[in-house]
Amino acid sequence: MPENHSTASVLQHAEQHCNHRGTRLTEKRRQVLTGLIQSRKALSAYELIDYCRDELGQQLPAMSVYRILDFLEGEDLVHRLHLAKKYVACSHIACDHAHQVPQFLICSKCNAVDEIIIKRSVIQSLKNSVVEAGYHLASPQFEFDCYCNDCKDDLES
Amino acid sequence: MPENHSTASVLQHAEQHCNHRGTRLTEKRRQVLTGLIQSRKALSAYELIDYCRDELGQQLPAMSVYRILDFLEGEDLVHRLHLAKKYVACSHIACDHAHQVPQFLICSKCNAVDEIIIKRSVIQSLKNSVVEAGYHLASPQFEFDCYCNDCKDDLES
DNA sequence: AAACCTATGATATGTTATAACAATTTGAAC
DNA sequence: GTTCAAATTGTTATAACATATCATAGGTTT
Repeated sequence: MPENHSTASVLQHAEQHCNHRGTRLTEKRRQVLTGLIQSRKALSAYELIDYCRDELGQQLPAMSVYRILDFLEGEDLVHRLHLAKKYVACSHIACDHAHQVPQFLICSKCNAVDEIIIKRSVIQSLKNSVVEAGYHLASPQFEFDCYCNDCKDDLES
Repeated sequence: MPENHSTASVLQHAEQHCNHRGTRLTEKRRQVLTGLIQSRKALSAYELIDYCRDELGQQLPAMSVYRILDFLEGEDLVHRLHLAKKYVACSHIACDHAHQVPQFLICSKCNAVDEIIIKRSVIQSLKNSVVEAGYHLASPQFEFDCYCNDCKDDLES
């Protein structure tokens, strides 16, 4: 993780963010966000349900978690990783202004997720190529199908 | 589509390709591939089942289609688009030698899929960034979450 | 309190994908 | 051509991920 803020501090920022936008960070929403922050990794919706139940004592139906994840994603507090089918807390909720956009590396063997920063110029060239094709990037945040170091080794055996 | 070969010609190349590799392009596999080629777009596995039934008179159980798609992907005759959860026929089965690797743009609203070529140098910089992070790209073929021109307009309303 | 909006619950179902085992087809060896 | 083994396909069940729909609860506003 590039930066390391306490859960409490991140939640406080999240709360302020919602107030600013006229939305509400309800108890359940806070719990779901807390689960993602505390677990310190990407979780599937159902893993998150388990985490909230086991670690936070918060029992939530799947439907609610999906709705809450939608909400949190809309507030840019959570990112949905389509390739991994998982969700992660945005790693810079508690930062005051934007940095370079993180990109996600997802191991297609074991589904490990890592976040890296790619040079702005590289991202810009990529964007240009897409725009030339008449499309527009939905998000400046990409997901790359990778092998992590562990799984790469397994491939050779 | 960058190039336009007849279905028959593509199938013939696919057959040769399999013979070369000591694998077999069976009737069902040929039908599934035909479905993807003729539909001229990316289809989900279940859409492909419908297409084969309705257009080719070939009824196939889901399990078989998934297996056949795995096979065809292994032969590089078909690409699996993880983001769109769809499958497309490789657009250069009938070409004699490799070109630049195509990248896929997937509209996250309507799931339209387009194929573009991105400059090799850009891809190379991207690869370098990933390797620096200790990962390795599983495929030089990326999928970008985009809005196509039609859906981009809808967003403004 | 009534009307209202937002959030959540409950239930059902849809969609994508894989597991496990059985049946069949194919090709090769004899 | 019979036999055998491997490859292919069928069948059934189930897992994992996700959304639709309608009901209910809980505050706000009037």
